[in-house]
Amino acid sequence: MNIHDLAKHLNISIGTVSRALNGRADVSEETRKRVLEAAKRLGYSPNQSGRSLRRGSTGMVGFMVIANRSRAVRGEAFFMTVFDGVQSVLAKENLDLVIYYCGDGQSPETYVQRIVERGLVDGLIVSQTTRVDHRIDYLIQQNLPFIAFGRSQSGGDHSWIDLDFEGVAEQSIDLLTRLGHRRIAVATPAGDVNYGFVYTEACRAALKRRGLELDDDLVIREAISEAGGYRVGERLLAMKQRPTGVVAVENSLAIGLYSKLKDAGVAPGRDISVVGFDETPTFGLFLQPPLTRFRLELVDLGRWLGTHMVELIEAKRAGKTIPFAQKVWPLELVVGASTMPVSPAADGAPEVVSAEAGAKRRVSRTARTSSLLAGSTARD
Amino acid sequence: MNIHDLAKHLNISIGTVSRALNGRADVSEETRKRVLEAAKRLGYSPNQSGRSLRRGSTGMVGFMVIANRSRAVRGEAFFMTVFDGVQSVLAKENLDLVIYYCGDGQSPETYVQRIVERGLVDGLIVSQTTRVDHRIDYLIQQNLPFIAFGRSQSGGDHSWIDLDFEGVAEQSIDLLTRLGHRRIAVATPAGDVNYGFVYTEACRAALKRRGLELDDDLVIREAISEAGGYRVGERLLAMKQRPTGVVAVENSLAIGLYSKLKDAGVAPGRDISVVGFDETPTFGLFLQPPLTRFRLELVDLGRWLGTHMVELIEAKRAGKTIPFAQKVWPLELVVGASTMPVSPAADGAPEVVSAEAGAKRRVSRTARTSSLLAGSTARD
DNA sequence: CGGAATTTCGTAAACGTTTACGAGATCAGG
DNA sequence: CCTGATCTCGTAAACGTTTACGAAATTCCG
Repeated sequence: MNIHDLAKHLNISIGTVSRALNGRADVSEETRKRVLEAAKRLGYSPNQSGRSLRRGSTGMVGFMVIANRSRAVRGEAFFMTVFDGVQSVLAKENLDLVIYYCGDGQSPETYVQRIVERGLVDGLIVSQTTRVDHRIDYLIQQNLPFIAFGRSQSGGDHSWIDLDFEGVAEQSIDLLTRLGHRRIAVATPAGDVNYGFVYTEACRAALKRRGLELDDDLVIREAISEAGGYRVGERLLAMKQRPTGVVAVENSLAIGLYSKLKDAGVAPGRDISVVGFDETPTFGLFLQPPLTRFRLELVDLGRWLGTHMVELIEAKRAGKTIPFAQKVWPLELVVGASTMPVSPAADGAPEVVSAEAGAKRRVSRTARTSSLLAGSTARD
Repeated sequence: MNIHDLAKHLNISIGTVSRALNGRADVSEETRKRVLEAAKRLGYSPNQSGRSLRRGSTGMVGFMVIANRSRAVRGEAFFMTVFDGVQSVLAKENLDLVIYYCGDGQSPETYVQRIVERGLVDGLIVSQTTRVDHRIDYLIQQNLPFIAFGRSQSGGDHSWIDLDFEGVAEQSIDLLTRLGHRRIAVATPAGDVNYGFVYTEACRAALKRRGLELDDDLVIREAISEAGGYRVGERLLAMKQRPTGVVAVENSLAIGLYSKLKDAGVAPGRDISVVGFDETPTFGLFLQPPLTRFRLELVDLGRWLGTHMVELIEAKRAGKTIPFAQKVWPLELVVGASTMPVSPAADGAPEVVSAEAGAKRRVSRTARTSSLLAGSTARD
């Protein structure tokens, strides 16, 4: 079933069929109706290969996620929620979102290269950026509309969006130091994941602003998983001089950490203060005591990606040049009961402290709310 | 940069270039080397639109996931792990895996229709099947190689793979009834997700085999999320005649359930026995007491999908017809401490029972191990 | 050395679209 | 009725490949 069949069936030329389907002006209203009706009835829609060959564009936007860094980087519904936001915007522009999944065996660089060279997409979103990320250099050079989800030290000017790790660090350290904590550990992903370093350095700077140092042995790098969080707990508890507070930059780290602490009879909040992440909405629910954590609106973030991607693609189509966008995405601090005033005997000896103090719920935001997008969309 | 440019640059014809790149025999070893070298140096790879237009096949396999059922049905780590397996097999056959994400606003039926009509893929995997699933009828009719991930009542003969919910039900009920439980609740997804019904009916049958009935009010259908699991707990505890055991067919359900139970001061295992799922490897780690649960090898499952998809595609290419495959995937029971002998006063009054009894670790399997695939691949 | 067999390559058609161009039909206005 | 404008449509080229076909060059073998 192709355009010739349809044309023959209607006794008109393929040119007219094409024009009718593509909504061009020079076709009578009557024939257009006939064509549309017949197309629907016979289940015809234009072959994508033929169309994009002729048009020179595919109408597809790629979103690349990486396997070995994926279960790593964030768990569960994180990306799917972002997809939702991207999709909702692209659909309005007749663009399709396709997800390219770079498997364990494949190199992200050659994977992105294949996608581009073979002309699979009109635009690409690359996630899970590393500090040096050759994908970015390559994409700049190729002049393909793209957005990096995550910052990187690579490449020149380009569009990116990233979470406000500096804001998170500042607020975390602010909260803990106000509660009297001075020896604070930082749990961060192992491997060359850019935000791990961003976050660590931001914590260091926040501490320095308060006259404190971040000892190197307090930077704990572990695989991003519940198991990794568990090991963070082990390393924490094994320290001669145990920290009184710890900040963890990812969901599963905090969960695994909780697990180890409880196994060891160390109560989060009472014995050691924990600040965590809650990038997917329903996750922190079950942790007891409730985790002090940062949450964010991932659907809106996805919408931002989609909106800017459309801008980039349309600009290129029109031959215009528009400024790249760089966006730092705000997170919201939700104070739970896992952060408490430091115990007087701050050497880590378990000592009971009022379990209620400091648990009054507070909320603040790491950055000004995005002006581009509508208000938050609470999920589930 | 297209094949003409490359040919001109090498002073040979485009036919030769194409043959060289596609590994055909009728090209001298020397020119092949020259072509490959030049292609790599100039960053040329064949345009996919042109290639698939001519070939009539795209070399892509689609994997469709659905938004509103996705966060619902299973988390992201679930699918990503499956992708890994599929990908690893497809890559060997020079096939690409692309993930189509059907967003919240889109209908899965029209989405799959578009994918097929526009000729985007050589084969398609559809997941999250419903009881009546028009996608399946449509795909059968279209004669496109496809596999359903999940059973359905729709459609005639076709290939599918599904988890062994019957085995899970049988083993769960067996375990609980051996421990003396007679009043057992079933927590299952709300909505028309096929496996919810399969599982419920399998539980009902397993109970019947032991002379027990499954009361309708003991079938608790809730959204598949931690919040849903929490509501399961609420409904459970609100019952006049509280069940002594509960089986939950999904990860997050068990997690939310635990949360509610603990909030209410009801100890899993001691006060109520819980059997859960652990479809993603690292999840159950942190639950205390350790959850009695079913686990499975998702990468291997993905490999099975990939392998069979390759068979289907190659058969179609060769014009042959091969039998469809139907596969029930085994799960492994891991007995934790959340299942205990029923308390003598089985009316739900919290009563202390030996916390160690019944906690000896056992492992068994719901079905014979797949003969097709190699042994398990433990994942962090 | 001559013919056949083999190796290597160029030519051109085909895949299914979109669109520039131009032609016929219709219409308005004088 | 004539001219020009407008509306509607058909024709054909082009997008970048792959591949059937045949031709030229080389090798083989008696």
